[in-house]
Amino acid sequence: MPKSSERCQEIREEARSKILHDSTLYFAKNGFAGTKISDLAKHIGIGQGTLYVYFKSKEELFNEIYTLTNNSEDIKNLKILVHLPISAKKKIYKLSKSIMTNLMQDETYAAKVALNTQMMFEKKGFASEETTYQSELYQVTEKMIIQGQKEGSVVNGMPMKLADYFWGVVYLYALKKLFTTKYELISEEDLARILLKDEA
Amino acid sequence: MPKSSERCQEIREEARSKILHDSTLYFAKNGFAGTKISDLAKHIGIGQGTLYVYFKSKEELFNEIYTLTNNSEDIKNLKILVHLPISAKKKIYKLSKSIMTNLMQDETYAAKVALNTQMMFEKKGFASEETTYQSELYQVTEKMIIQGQKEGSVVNGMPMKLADYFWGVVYLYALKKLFTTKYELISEEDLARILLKDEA
Amino acid sequence: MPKSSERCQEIREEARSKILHDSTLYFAKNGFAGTKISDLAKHIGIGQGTLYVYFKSKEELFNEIYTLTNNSEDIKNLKILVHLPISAKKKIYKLSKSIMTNLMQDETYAAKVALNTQMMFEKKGFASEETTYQSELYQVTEKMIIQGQKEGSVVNGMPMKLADYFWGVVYLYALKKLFTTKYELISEEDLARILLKDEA
Amino acid sequence: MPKSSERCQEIREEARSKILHDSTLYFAKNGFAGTKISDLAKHIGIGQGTLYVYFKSKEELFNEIYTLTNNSEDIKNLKILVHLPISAKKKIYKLSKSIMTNLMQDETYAAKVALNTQMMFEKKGFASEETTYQSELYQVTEKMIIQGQKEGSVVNGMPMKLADYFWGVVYLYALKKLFTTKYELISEEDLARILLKDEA
DNA sequence: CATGAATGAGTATTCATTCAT
DNA sequence: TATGAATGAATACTCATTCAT
Repeated sequence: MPKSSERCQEIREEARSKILHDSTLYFAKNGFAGTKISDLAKHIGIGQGTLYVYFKSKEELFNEIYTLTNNSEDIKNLKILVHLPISAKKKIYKLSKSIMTNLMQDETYAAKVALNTQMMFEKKGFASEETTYQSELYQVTEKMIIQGQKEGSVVNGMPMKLADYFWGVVYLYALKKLFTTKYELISEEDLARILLKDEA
Repeated sequence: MPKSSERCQEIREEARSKILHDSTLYFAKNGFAGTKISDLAKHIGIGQGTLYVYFKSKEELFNEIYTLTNNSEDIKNLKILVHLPISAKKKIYKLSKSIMTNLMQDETYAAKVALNTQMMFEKKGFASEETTYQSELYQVTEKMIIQGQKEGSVVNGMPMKLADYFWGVVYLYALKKLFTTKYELISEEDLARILLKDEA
Repeated sequence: MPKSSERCQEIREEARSKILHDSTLYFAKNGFAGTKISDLAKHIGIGQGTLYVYFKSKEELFNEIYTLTNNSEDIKNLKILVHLPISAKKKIYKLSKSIMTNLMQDETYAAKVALNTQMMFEKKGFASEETTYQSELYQVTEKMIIQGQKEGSVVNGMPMKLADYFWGVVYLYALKKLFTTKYELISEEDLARILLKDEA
Repeated sequence: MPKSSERCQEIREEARSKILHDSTLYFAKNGFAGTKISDLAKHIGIGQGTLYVYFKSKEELFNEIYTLTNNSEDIKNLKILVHLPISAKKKIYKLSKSIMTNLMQDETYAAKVALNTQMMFEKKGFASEETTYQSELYQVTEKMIIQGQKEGSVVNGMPMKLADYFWGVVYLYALKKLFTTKYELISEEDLARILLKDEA
């Protein structure tokens, strides 16, 4: 009697994913307070009520989006990257290439970066403990930097501060991707050069 | 009556200033949509109604704040700076010093920088006309960069793109000033070095 | 097709009955406004949509339930009771016994009593016409009381007021049956004694 | 600068009281689920928003009403009554008189009785512990009954069951007061006679 | 027929703004 | 002028009903 049960579950999962995906961009562009459920639903192309079938509240939807930005493939790939038996310089080039490629091709990636960074600025302590995106991404980057400084390819300075700066710039260009069309993004080489010494 | 009339005006002006000053910080931290009049009034330490004695609406208050960030002393000083008969390198050092000093000492300055940059990202076209902070500041900075490139002290690249990047980093640390306490800001030298070639 | 047609009708009737039966209890406990279709369906053990296969709307379902409480066997039996050639005292004992037995054994009976009485309190005039449960039951009871007063077995007082009081008490214990487990119901003798004079 | 501070508090208290008072009747007549905030506000004669100045939610308002029905003067008076050095018969007459007088004159009193009794029937355990209205009122009444049975003026039976029945009848007439106009209430003598033996 | 996902009209709640004091 | 209580338009959320499968 049920509607085919498996297919049902499938449909639900698809709808849920679509909502999460489309909301990410919308929240990143408009902020939490600036996002009206009615507009969001229209933007996604569903009824207002449908949102509440899948999420208890605007806040739950937002939190889930935030959580997702941390569990994404990107992070996992980065974790793998840091453990590869290659030079820090190569790692940083790969990292920069990966970031800029994603940023160029995928607005949602930009949205995730923007949301994540903004979250680190929020008071309400979503990311209050050091167990979040910040630590994850920043620590992985810090390790690359430390390796690079040993290898002599990375500029001097406190590794964490450099990582912080590096990701700050990524945030900057994520915002540009989201909000402007005027300026082209910087090249992956320019991004990498933030950490790497100029080649003599 | 006539005697106290001036004093009255004075008091009005003071109250108005206080509201503008305190609101700047609050808007920068919470955004326009995220700012409730009730919270804002509490934060300033006045009644909700009082806000409406001085400003017609939330939007008017916000616009006024935005306008003020453009007419501030800082900008004027920068305009003067660009016309001084000194090397671009010195100008850039002075600019960086001025920015970082303000950023360190004055949260409201950070708030102004943040608001201004955010405004450039907004759709609503507050800054759509090229007569705004962006153009002003960016053009002044662009001129310095062009001068510096001629003098050989500034790195290569499109001047406007460099200016854009320079102010992007300033924005980044303005946000850090507003939202975190953890990381120290970068030094004025580090900021200047974004534009300047490393000294051999 | 023609062969299964009957069976089909039969199944339909069964399903319909189950919905009516289970809903009666649910409405009685939660009221019309307090009953959500989603909860009701879950309680019955069917899908929400299924309800609408059998009933046009929540209101139609409710009305049907209300109507059914009037056409039930109980009423018919009571109408027969009043015309039996026995003493009012015996009739009242039989009535009381019938009521209390039903009340004890059948929660749905309690639900019917509760719903009916509540309906008399509603403004919306379901029971506005005097062609309803109230009049039916009350008039039958009134007749018994009048007969009993003639026979000297029933206490003095306005017959309709006594009937009203009698059924009020039944309503009271219907509620207890529906909502509590603590107190035992009164005995059928106690119920009968509301109308009957104490035996000297 | 504040509006006169005391007067302000006063106004708030008055408004709050008015809302509580007027809502009691409305909730008693329509039930919690059947009460719309928009209608309730209209009925009270205030804006919808005003309700939320004084109460966080519909539920909080309802709970407060319920709490108030327990702390009312009536209960306190009854507690005093039970300790007076008079016969149980007199106490029961006084009790009945007090109840019926209130019921006749004050619809809000009827509303309180109705709400309280209904609450005892609710699942959600507002009154789950025996520390509520039920216990309070019922225990006081039980004591009178026990005293009366010793004195020989009160009918036989489990005292708590009798108290339960007595208040059930009060509930019944509270409902009549709230919802009908047809039948006059029973007299205070009739109410007292529920507990008292017929005088020989 | 039976289902439960989707929907929007309806309801609860918030918040910028007004206004009497 | 300064206030905060009052307000309703705007916004979040719910729920009876529909409909594709």
